[in-house]
Amino acid sequence: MNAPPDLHEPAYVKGLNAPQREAVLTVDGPVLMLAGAGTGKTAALTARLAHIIATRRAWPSEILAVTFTNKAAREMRERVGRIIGDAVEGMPWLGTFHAIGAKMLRRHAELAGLHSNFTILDTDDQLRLLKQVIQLAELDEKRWPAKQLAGLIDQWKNKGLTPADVDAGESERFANGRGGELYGIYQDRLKTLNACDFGDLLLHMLTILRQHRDVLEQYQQRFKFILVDEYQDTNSVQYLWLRLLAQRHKNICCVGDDDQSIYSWRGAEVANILKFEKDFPGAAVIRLEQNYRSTPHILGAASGLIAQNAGRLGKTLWTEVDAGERVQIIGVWDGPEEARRIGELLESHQQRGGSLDECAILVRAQFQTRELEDRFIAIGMPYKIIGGFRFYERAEIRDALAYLRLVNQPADDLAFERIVNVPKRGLGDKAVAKVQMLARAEQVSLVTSASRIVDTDELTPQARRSLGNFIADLARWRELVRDLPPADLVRTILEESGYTTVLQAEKSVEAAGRLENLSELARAMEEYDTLGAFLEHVSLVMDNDSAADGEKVTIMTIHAAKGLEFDQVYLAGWEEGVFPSQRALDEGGLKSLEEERRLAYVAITRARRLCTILHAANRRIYGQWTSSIPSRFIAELPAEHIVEQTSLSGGESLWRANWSQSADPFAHVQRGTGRGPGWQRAAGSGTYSPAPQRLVEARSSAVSLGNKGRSDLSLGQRVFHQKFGYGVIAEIEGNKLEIDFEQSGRKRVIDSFVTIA
DNA sequence: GTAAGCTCGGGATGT
DNA sequence: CCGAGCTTAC
Repeated sequence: MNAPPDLHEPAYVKGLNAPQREAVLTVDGPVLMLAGAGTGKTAALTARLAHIIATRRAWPSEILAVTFTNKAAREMRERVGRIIGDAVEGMPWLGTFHAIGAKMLRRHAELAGLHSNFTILDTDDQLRLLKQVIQLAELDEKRWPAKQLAGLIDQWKNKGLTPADVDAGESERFANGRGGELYGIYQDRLKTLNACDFGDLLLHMLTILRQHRDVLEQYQQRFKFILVDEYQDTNSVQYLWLRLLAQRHKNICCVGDDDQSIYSWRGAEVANILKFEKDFPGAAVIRLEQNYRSTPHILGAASGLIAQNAGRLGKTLWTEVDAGERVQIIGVWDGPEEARRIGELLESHQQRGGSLDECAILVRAQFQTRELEDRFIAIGMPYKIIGGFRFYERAEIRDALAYLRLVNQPADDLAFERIVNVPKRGLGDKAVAKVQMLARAEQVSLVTSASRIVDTDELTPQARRSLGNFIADLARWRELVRDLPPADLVRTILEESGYTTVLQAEKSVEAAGRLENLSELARAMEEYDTLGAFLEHVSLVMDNDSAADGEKVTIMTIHAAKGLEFDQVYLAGWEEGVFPSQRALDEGGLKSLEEERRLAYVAITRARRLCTILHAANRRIYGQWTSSIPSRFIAELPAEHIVEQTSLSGGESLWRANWSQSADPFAHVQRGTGRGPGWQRAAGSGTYSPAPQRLVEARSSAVSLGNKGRSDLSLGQRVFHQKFGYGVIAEIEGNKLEIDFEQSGRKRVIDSFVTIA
């Protein structure tokens, strides 16, 4: 299909091939764009957006464009901006599913029982909350771990199930059938906390769209065009969402590649892409198959491999390039040798003047990075590992964010719990338990409860003073929110709370790194005008592009490499049990194996010029030496596209040899002890200075005024208090009592702490 | 409240 | 085998 050259064709279709043009110009009605790896999908996609806008089919604000990752969203915004200019600023509905979900939900929060300033919980908060739920249900946390429940709730939410939709069978999956009940309790707790987890951003919105016709119609009307990237990764809620929203105009364009569906374990349904034509009758299906990335041998190897999968929509990648190396297969003796070989190959690449930035080592599982790291440290090969600990997961960042959240939203109990005693201010378990007890008794937030309790004698004098200071600090910071830019606010808070002081006093490498991370956080906040905007960003955006100083080879998992490309790609550990993984082989059957194969396909197609696959005959797994056979995926690569090599010390004949595994044959191999760049930070220049003494006296807080007291208490009545024993009520002021205790004299306490004697 | 000792598990990850 | 997370002992 060679489109006749149109002299008046707009600039944005110049340089596109025929199918790409078709994908750009077919704007009315549903479109499924099947875009193979490296086929110029993003170019087609952005041109399509430009076309819709240029032909006045819709205003930028009438287009819904969703991606999965923030990175993809950012990229799209940038590239669309390059074509349509500032109009991209008027695209409020370009973003990730979750960002768009959050945006909609803030507008309709009350329909989900929330306020529009709700907090988005991170996984850590979610787990702590679930732990509480499990405890309150009097279940054994050991037997029923919060993590497992979190996983289940996540699955349910991905499927679009609210607690009411969880049937007995599903419920059976946790705590002998109490799964659904606990899910319900968790949702109630979230509501009282005015909080949401990630799944809720989509599920609440789906529920609202289903139950409120007016809201649904409003969005159906607005979104004249819908565009979805990486459609093969959508889960059920996302699918249901899109189907509802697209019902009116039916201008939905989904872009994806069924062969690159590698996230079923996280709820993605390949079926969504496979049944697109059924869901949207009359859909145009456009295939992008011309590859602009890899050599024919790399494409041939990848295509031959993926052809082994059944139930594909089917695409054949081709390229105009005709030169290139075959895919290299290297068999080695063991893991350490594999690392050594890769190191040597990288060194010779460098010697030929190549850059390490063009190289990547892709592994199936994170544990494989260990050996590579050890070796690279030993030979001084610069590397970076992608994944693992992320910025936002670090304790100090989460602490800082908890302070900000609490200032932003006083009802954020999880944030309160996190930092009430961080840095240590003598508010231990007993003090916090009192605050929690009161909060529960009076149905108020922990901050409110805390400010009430400091007006009484419930706590020990120093806990009382300390808590009073903390509450006063919070109130003061809250005053600053309006006047201070968020970056300055966080600096102030970290300083005044004593957080930085404590870290400075601790003269360790870790502490120096933490301080650095915190100033990085403050720096990142410079871009935001309001605290709310920053928190919204941070709860949705989890990535942290650390500055790239100097050339480095990249080590990462195949999953992390999806969407990326490198000149040279090294694929380590292609052995049965590693890749395909043992779990995939044991469970999940053919479906699992096919997903592993797709993963292998993704891995190979990351390479532009050179792809090298390695396998070892022996590998130490969990401290145990095990011999292994080459991955079946190697055998599935067409012979004409590969070349097999034998290493000096090992070789293909060796993996058949049945060696004694009793001794560690490589015990002498030197192994590095380093931990990677993150741990190699220069020692910080922390100077010692004691934490400033807070001298502000606890004062009555405004929050505690106007509380209704209990109606069952009256002057002169005899009551009992856990700590002070028996006494007689001498005065009543709202919910606060003055009591003359028999043992401890006159004290001020809150009524919910006493019982009638 | 911290440090040593013990148990358990060990796929991939983004929002 | 190694690390995380929790318990027990100071």
